Amino acid sequence: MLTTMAWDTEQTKRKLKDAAVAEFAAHGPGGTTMERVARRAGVNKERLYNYFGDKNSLFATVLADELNKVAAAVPLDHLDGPDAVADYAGAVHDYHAAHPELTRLLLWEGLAGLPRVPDETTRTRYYQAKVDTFARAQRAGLISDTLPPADLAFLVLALAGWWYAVPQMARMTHADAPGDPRAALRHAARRLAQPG
Amino acid sequence: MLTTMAWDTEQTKRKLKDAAVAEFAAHGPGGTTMERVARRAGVNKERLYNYFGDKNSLFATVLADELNKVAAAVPLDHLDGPDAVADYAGAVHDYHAAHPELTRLLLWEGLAGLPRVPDETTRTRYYQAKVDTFARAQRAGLISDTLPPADLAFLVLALAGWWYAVPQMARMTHADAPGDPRAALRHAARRLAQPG
DNA sequence: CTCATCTCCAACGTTTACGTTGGAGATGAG
DNA sequence: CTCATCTCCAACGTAAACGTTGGAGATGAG
Repeated sequence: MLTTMAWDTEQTKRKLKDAAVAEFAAHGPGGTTMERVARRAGVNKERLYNYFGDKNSLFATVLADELNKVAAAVPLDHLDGPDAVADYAGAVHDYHAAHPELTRLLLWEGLAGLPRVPDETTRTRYYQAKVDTFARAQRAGLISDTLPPADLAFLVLALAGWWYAVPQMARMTHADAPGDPRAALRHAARRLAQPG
Repeated sequence: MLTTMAWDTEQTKRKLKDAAVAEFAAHGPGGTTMERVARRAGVNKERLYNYFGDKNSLFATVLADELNKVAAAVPLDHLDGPDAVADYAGAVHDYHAAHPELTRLLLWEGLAGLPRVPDETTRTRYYQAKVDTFARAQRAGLISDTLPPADLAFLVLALAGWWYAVPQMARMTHADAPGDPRAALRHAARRLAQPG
């Protein structure tokens, strides 16, 4: 077995972080127990404290990791029209559909109600880059400029994220008609961006 | 004092429920302790169990109460055009702004990830009534019918609710420009409903 | 071979919350 | 006045999770 041939602390950390993502997404910071994280990872609980400190530090670490992943997976540096906005909304939705943990981590974080979140300045820059992309497209006349760019960017993310924020509401509003969330939010995003 | 003149079990229940709403909204079902609820209400902890059973029952009770309140406070039985949709979105936003507890309770509930929520059939009827209102307005040609009515209703609620779901994201996207959430979401809602 | 490092295991003391119970005082209907 | 009801208070036993510790086995660099 390769795993017995050598110490691989990176792999151990990775296994712990993967388990932590799953547990935190499922149960939140408050409902997650360090013991379950360790057990899920197949690693001893003591390793968690040794590598990541206490529970809050672990949560901050895994959330930062997941944010880096989505930043890399769903880039946005150019918008040439309403269809590009729809494409972006669709890509965000697809990422969330494939990785529902991220939205849930963000929701847990939001519910915690802290005045500032970890890495707030870095994350602010990240969001401001998105806002700037919308602003540039507006100045170029490629998309509607009747909404401030920050609002437009934020509301496009709302269209994509709300399904995962309140799945019970989605289930009840769509009780009679399953529908196609992806198509709906793409259409809505395009409408928000349509000039004229 | 009036309060010492007679037993008023309804007032005692009310005080406990009000305290429970505040605690559950702030800390969620998992993070809330029965002791703190009782202390905040100025009532003995034992009363909680006597009146409402265990913690899960208490949560279900207060959430049902809050849903009844919003249903009464923000009715929707007729839509005569895109401006009416904007008005509805604005009213939903105003209610959430005045009672942030409701969104938070719904988010905690959603994160719990139960296959069914308490009172699901009643609540489904409530949402379906909203969807029907959108559907009627579409059939009458008063608002756009390019989105299924369930999607349109759901996404309007998304525009109003996302601000409270991920306040940290709102803070970061709007770091450079405070803006006016209410005006933005009204504008967006009108756009989604605009025919043609 | 030696030794610093990585890891597991088992148990620790502490804290916190659950849901319950027994006893006692206050109230108002009959 | 009597008694069923409402309420407070203090403490209970149980369970769970926190973060830590001491001891011991495995690994591989030097």
